[in-house]
Amino acid sequence: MTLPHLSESTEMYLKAMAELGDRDVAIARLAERLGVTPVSANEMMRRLSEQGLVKHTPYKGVTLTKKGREAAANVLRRQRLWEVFLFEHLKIEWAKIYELACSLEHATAPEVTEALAAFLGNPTVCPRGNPIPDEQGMLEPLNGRSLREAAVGETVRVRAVNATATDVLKYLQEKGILPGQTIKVIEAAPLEGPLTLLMNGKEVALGLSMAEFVIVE
Amino acid sequence: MTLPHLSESTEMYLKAMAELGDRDVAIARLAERLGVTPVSANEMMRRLSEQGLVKHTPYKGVTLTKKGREAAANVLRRQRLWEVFLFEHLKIEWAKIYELACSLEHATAPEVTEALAAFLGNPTVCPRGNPIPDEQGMLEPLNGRSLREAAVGETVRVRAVNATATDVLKYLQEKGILPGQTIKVIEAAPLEGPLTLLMNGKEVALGLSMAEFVIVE
DNA sequence: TGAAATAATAAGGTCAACCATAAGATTTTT
DNA sequence: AAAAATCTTATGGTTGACCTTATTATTTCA
Repeated sequence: MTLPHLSESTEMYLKAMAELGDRDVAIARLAERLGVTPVSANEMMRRLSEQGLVKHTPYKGVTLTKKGREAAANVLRRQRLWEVFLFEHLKIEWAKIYELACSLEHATAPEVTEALAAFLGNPTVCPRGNPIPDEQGMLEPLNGRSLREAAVGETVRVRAVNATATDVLKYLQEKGILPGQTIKVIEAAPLEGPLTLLMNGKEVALGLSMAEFVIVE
Repeated sequence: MTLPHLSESTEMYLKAMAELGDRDVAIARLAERLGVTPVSANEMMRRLSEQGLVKHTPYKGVTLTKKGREAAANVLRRQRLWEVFLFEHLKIEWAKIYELACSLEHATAPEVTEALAAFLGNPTVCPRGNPIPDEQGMLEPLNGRSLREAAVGETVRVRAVNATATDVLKYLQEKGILPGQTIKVIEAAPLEGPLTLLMNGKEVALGLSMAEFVIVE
């Protein structure tokens, strides 16, 4: 059941795919997210297909196979458990935990993962609000739409933030857009313009690309 | 003051040198410890000299420079802090913590190191009894001789175990040779033969190469 | 002191994961 | 349907950390 050992790079690709949702992902999107050239991502996808972790349909995109999905869930589990630890116990700034947990995640043996989960009390969500897959690799999907799709006048509650870039997280943190926050959408500027939100009695503007990262209910 | 970022491999070499003591180390010994060929270790030493981390005197050995010693202390700090966490909080088996902490250590940002130290209550020794360097890279030397040098009839107390290989640690763990243990040397077999030890009323045999790893006072 | 052991260097090779540039294939848009 | 955009594949290159096989230098020891 234990996988042969995936390289750090492989884990990053799998994780990125899982984070982008369980559907065909354009290789260019992956490349962008991982900060590599599309050519490199393509090469990597070839390697991952050979290992049976992904399926590539040319000109369509890549999807995780069952094996790949399990491996990705495992990576996500480690990532998010470390996020909980860094945030809850080490008191590290919310916006930084993703990046710091990411490094640790690749260095975490199964034994440590499970001991950590137990230590943390088997949490089911990370501080960004994303579900933590269980030991078997089951990941309950995060249902909810993005803040971007909320209608003007609607009041929603932030369930999760699925951004991963530290600067994006920092920006959202500064605006106070964190899981649990209640938000009323009071205006959506035309021409793909920013939203105006009412939070704790204050008005806050937020661009659509940022709003995309905010999962609400 | 922050170093440019050392590769995992570099960190392993520096750590090995620090663990072998602050004196000229034969490159062959290093190679052995790290499980690489002497030629590879030689190449690596050339690279590290170029970076000013070590000084190589041909046919004499290598020593850490001031810069190298600081970097090594930093690695050791991370390593040993993680050992404390894995042992005290995650309840991981003593013999395994070195190896598991080793992976984590390379993935630990300074920010995490310091937050971890605070979380752990700024411990000064790891579960193997080795001192934890402070944030400034000061490492109080572990004074004490090895059990190998103890005289027959002497009663000593285990201060530290400076082995790193999991199988060696496992062996010592099984024999009950852990920091704090009181040991009476009741016999030393001739021809570099094993020691016979009296521990908690029981007799235990221990080879000299193992005894070498046990630092006593 | 001369042979044996050990240490160092040289030369050439592998592997994973990246890169750039360029050419071909397919899809999308006009 | 043609042009534009996007995606894929091919080729060749880099880097770090390894490897093997030799050769040469030095030290140790009989």
